[in-house]
Amino acid sequence: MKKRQQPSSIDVAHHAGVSQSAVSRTFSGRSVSEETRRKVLRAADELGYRPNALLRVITQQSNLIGVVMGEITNPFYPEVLEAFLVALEERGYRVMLKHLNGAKDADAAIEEVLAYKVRGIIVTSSYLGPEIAERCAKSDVPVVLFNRLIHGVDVSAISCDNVDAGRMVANLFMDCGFSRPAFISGSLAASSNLDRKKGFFDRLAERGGREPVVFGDEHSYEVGARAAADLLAQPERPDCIFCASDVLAFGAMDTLRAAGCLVPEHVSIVGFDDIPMAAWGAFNLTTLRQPRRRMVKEAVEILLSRIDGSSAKPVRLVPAELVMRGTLKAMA
Amino acid sequence: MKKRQQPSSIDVAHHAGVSQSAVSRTFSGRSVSEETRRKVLRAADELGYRPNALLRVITQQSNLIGVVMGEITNPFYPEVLEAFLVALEERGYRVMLKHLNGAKDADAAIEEVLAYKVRGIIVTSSYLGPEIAERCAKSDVPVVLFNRLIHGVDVSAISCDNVDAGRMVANLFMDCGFSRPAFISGSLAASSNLDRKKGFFDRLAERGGREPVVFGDEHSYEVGARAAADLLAQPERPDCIFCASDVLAFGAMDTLRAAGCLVPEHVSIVGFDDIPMAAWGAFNLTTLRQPRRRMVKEAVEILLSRIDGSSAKPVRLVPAELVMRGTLKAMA
DNA sequence: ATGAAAGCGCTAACAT
DNA sequence: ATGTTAGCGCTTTCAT
Repeated sequence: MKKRQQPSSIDVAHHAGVSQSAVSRTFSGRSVSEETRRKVLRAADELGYRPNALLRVITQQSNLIGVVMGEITNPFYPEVLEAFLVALEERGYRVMLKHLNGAKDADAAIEEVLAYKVRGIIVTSSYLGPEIAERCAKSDVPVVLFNRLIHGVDVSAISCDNVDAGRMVANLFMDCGFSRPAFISGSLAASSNLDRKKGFFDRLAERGGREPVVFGDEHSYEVGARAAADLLAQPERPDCIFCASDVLAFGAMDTLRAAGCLVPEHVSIVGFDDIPMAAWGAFNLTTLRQPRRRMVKEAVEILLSRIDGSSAKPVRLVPAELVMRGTLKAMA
Repeated sequence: MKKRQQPSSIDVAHHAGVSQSAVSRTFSGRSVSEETRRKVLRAADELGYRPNALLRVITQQSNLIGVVMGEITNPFYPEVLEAFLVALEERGYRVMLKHLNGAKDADAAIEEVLAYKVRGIIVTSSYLGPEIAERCAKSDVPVVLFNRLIHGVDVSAISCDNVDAGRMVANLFMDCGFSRPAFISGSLAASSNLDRKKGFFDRLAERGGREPVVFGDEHSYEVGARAAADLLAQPERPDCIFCASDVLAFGAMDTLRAAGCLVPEHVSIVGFDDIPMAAWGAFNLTTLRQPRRRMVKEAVEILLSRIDGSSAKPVRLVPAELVMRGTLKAMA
């Protein structure tokens, strides 16, 4: 005799000799006599009963949040994911995590998550096309874009002020008196990279700097390494490199150093993100910190306020912070 | 006039002028005339209807898998998490991700996940007490432990063969003729670290080596750095260090190098995990690879076979693989 | 405080 | 092929 099936509240009711509603009330913490509660809990324990949390989706509202995330293995994102999990769980939400492979299945992923009647969605993929954003905007469930701006579409978003950050780096390089800038980029399909590039290039131009050479296409160590190799092959070596992410910078630094090109003596490097590794002795990277705790906090706030009925769809920009470390040659 | 509420299949049925079952059939892909299907899809589109995937938990079985994960920010785990997501989603499951803060709330986390009627659970926290494992064993929903062995409890588990890996390192050190071994450990509350230590110590003893000094208590860069500092303060410096994880090794290496102690000239280092960063130029770390794709694959296989009714609760050990890189001084 | 009964959105079994 | 009906496990009236 095997008792596979999970017991229902009715089973518990019978076992305890009370009504099914008594069981329900006991577990939803409403008025029951101590007597009844005892009987119910005892029966539940004996039967191994556990109320089905998913069914709240029928009578009440779901407490699921969909988190759609690409680039999980870019060290910036585990930090972000953890922060989201903590913040969301703290407030009684549970997360359904959906992995994204580049932009291709983003559309399907959103649909998928919506099918589970999530209460809200957070999308952290940088590679989101406007069609998908459009779908998010149309959806009746609130969506917040993390680190992805889509202009002209009515979606909430939170992002670091990438344009301004790019400008900060340009100013820094000009102030240091550098004259041969380079930019190692992430994918220009992502607004974040485009914006960093834009701020960097524009400010450089404004201040009479030269237009940087640019390499790279994705946030990875390997791409950074290859870009640096390409840079070394140029007729004229750069004296300063702005990398659109810390991982890119690590790859570049390792390649440069292996080639005998000293950082920061021969070339200065500035990264982006300030992932924990940037502070490590092996890199000691000057970088622009994305205030991720704060960004996550605000993303969650926006999402929850939308869930609570607010119809505002704010787009919030938080400033990056320059973190000075050892990869920038002191000014002359 | 706002139309907040999400439409139900009944709404669609009315709108399309068909029965509710026609709607259900259309979306569950069963026999409907082309005519009906068209009408239904059209109505659904107009109303923005989407079948509620959660309700399958009532009539059928849930397709949710709970993934309970600690240490998300230890770079080993994002890789693992991604692999789990891909493998599980590929097979039609969705994942509910629960974050764990050390061991303290592991119990509650499992309970929580169980409340969502997940079909199975994967636990990747190394810090699992036997009581919780006991609860997993008792639960009617299959649980697979990843990288955590609990002896004497009837739970499925998959882990790298840590004892053997420890032995491999001991052999390596002895073969190289080293005589002053050290061990930088992760938390000894985790079976993985205990086992690595055991294999290392035992084999060293068997081959007449000296008992290693040991420092450390958690897989983080900072702990590795501190342990190395402690090691340097010892009257006699070690000539070889086995670090229970790559991040520990990175911290140790940076500290040693900063103190002028050359790796591998003065001291050889072996890490554990083979996370991508271990291959980076800055570290080029000799390490023991945990074959994570394979481990994930097997974990998923075990879980799914249990879901499919198998009552076997296998404990599988997969061998670690030595990856030789530059932090081991060539043998004399 | 408790039980009976209705209903949530869907699938499945039963009719036609 | 389609509509009708009966549940699934719960929460919520509504009585008592």
